[in-house]
Amino acid sequence: MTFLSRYKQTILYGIALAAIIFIIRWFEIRYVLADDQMDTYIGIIALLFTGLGIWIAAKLRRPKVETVIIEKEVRLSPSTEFVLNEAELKRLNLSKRELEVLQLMAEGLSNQEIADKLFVSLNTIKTHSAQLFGKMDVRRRTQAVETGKRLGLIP
Amino acid sequence: MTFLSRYKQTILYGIALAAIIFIIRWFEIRYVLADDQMDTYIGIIALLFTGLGIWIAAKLRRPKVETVIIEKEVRLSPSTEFVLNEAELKRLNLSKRELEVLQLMAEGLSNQEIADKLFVSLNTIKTHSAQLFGKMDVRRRTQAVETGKRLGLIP
DNA sequence: CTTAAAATCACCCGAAAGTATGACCGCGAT
DNA sequence: ATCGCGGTCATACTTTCGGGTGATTTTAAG
Repeated sequence: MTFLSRYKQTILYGIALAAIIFIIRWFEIRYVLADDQMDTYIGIIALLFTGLGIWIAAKLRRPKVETVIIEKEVRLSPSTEFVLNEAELKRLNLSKRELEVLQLMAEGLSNQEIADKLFVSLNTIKTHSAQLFGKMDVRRRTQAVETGKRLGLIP
Repeated sequence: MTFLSRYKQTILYGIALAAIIFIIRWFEIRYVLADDQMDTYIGIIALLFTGLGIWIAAKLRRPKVETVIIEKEVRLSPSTEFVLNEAELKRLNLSKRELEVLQLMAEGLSNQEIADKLFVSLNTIKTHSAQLFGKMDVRRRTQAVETGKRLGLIP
């Protein structure tokens, strides 16, 4: 079993070669005596072996690998430190608590998780977020986060 | 100029074929009269065309392209353009559509708005986002956005 | 041609988010 | 003192999200 599978390809090649040689011989016997058929014979041989070459190449060649190297710039973690945009904060008139809620929202926390983290009730967070959305003129937390980042309210 | 570069390969093949035919003719003239040289002649032809086949196969096969991403650490200025982290994208195995949905999520759009923007149904967006959350191992869109930004998948 | 992955859409259900409204407390400014 | 505001909480209701499942079609790869 192991032998067969290991040398399967080699055996196949062997058989194929034997077959081709047989075919050549057969053609030779039939046509070699008539000299005017020579060109046809040569043509067939040529075609046959061109095909064999293609087949061998396709089977044997390890796939050509073209390596494309892309140099990518990667941010260093502490490269840009965040500076809060106090002007915007003042303009929007956000309270401390509201900003706090916004920051936690930006970290991907749910209202319940924010409530737990700040030791207040879920409804309180809902109230805060509603206030927040009103002041920022958005209607979804994802929008609030986007706007907050754009305005420099959160990192 | 355009013509030459466009058909370079074809022209090369043509020249090569012509050369081979010439060589065959040459051999033919020299050896065809002596019948006992026949086998040698056939052998040479066979070899020649096997080589041609291999050459054609090697030329014709389209190379497999392997992309290697080299991460280069670079300290960048505050106003930096976004570079997608393809390594992470590949690691997470996100599809084009999934990444697209993630980007729109990050802009604060609702599923319905994303659906409208991409001209597909709400359900499709839900499916995409569910796939997305699974691959990113998160359970909320805000988390997905946060993680996406952290990993450099979105600006 | 066949298989696998991606993309599309649907339906259901429960959870989370968001809206609206009202209430209570504490604290500083008028 | 009282008025306004920030912070807290609640109830009730609507909308959006997210999970689960299944199906069809399109596209890519072998």
